[in-house]
This record gives sequence, C-alpha cells and structure tokens, in this order.
Amino acid sequence: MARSESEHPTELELEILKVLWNESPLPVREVRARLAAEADRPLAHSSVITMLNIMHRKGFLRRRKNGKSFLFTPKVKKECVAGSMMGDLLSRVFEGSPSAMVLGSQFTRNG
Amino acid sequence: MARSESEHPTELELEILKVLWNESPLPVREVRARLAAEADRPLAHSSVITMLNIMHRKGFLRRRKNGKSFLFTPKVKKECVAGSMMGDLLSRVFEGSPSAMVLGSQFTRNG
DNA sequence: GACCATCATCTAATAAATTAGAAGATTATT
DNA sequence: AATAATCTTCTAATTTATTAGATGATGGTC
Repeated sequence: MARSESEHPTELELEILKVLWNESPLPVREVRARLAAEADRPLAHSSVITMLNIMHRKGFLRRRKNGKSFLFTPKVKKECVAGSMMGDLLSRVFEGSPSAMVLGSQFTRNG
Repeated sequence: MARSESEHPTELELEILKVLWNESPLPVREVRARLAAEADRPLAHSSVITMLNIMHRKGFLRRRKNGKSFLFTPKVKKECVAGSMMGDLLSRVFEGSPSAMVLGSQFTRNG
C-alpha cells in the first residue's frame, strides 16, 4: 500500500496547531486571540475560521459544536507531525538515506 | 547581529539542488533532463532557466558563463541546507527547544 | 415575537511559487 | 553577411496559500 497522502501542515497551519497543542479545545475566538498574541499573526475572525475549516477537512483537527460555536482540537500529535515532516524533509534532501546526513555532518555551519 | 535572512529553498528549488548536488556544474539543458528523469518533473526549458535564475539571485547557486550558455553549481552544501531546514522546522514546531521533541519521542507512530 | 450580539458559510481578493510562451541575443555554419 | 540552432530575458498565466468582507444562521434578551 502506498504512502498515505499525509500532506504536511503549511506554515500558518503549523502556527495554529501550535496554539492548539498548547491548549485545547478552543473556540475560534480564542485561537484568533492567541495567534495574534503568541504568533504575531493578527488575522480577521473569518480568516481564522477559514483556516480551521481547511485544517478540519484535511484531517488535522477535530471539530465539535458547543452551543452555537465550534470547539477545535488537534487530531495529530506534535511529535508525529514533527517526525513526519522531518522524515519528509530528509527524504527530499537525501533521497531516503538519513544516515547520509549524519555522516556528512556539518549542520549549521556554512562551508 | 541578527540571523541572516537565510530563506530555505522551496520544493522545486530543492529538487534542483538535489540534481546539482549529485553532479555539477551542469548547463540548463542537463538540469532539465535530470529533473524530468530523476524527479519526474518535465518542465519547459524556460521554466528551468527561470528557476535557476531565481536560485542564483537568492544565492543558492553559482553561475558562470561557458560559451554561450551558463553552468550552474550549488553554493550551499547539502548538509547545511538540511541542517538549517531541520533547525527551522524544529523551532517552528517546538518553539526553540529541540530537546522537547526527542523527549516526547514518538516519531513516526500515530497515536 | 422582535432585536441584538455572536458565529459560520460563501465568495473572492491578494501574494507567493510554479510554469511556460514569445521575442531578443549569441555563436556556429555556409 | 545571412541562416539556422541554441540560449537567455521578459512577461505573464496558473496554481496554491493566505486573508478577509458581505451575507446568512443561531441563540439569547426584552
């Protein structure tokens, strides 16, 4: 069976996940407030909803109704996302041989 | 002194870097052929040039004239790019504490 | 039930990345 | 020098991600 579509979160999606990993479930209003405060990302309310819905459709979030609004919870674990993104990064750069990187080892320094 | 702009290569840029890390210098024509063959990315000649020029402007590649055409060489090392992207990824997910990831450790497995 | 505040959906504008066509420049060939 | 072949530059179309306005729905309040 082929690798599931998986599709890693984009930049903003990661920002949102970070907020929710830190505390959840949260309503849109709260996510918005924290994006502005913690991630310096002052978005309109509708923008945040749009993103949350996209992420829900993609399967990154769980969404349940609470009164007239929705509450959002991450469906993916921080470590899993990090690990998966990392693995993808490594395979993209090293064509599936992570060891090559460690062996080459010269990480942050510029040659 | 602040962190230099750095800006990681995008998806296609990485694909191109991979080709050139594997062998360089190469002329546009060759890069194009390998992108099609190795990366299943059949681009028009002009598209490849556009990308190579962008990457040159961004400082990812060195460009020198050979006859009437250009030869391209990576200016950044594979390991440096990987390390830098990795560091960025970790800081984006773990807010600057890479150890949190290792400690949390549950990498590729889905909870 | 009418009114007000809050929230969601739909739709679309903007921005960045990717893709390529058309036209100009350069070099070799005759 | 004219012709053809090969490259490049310029410009713009397309796609994906981000952003948000206008409109409609929902629930509480008097």
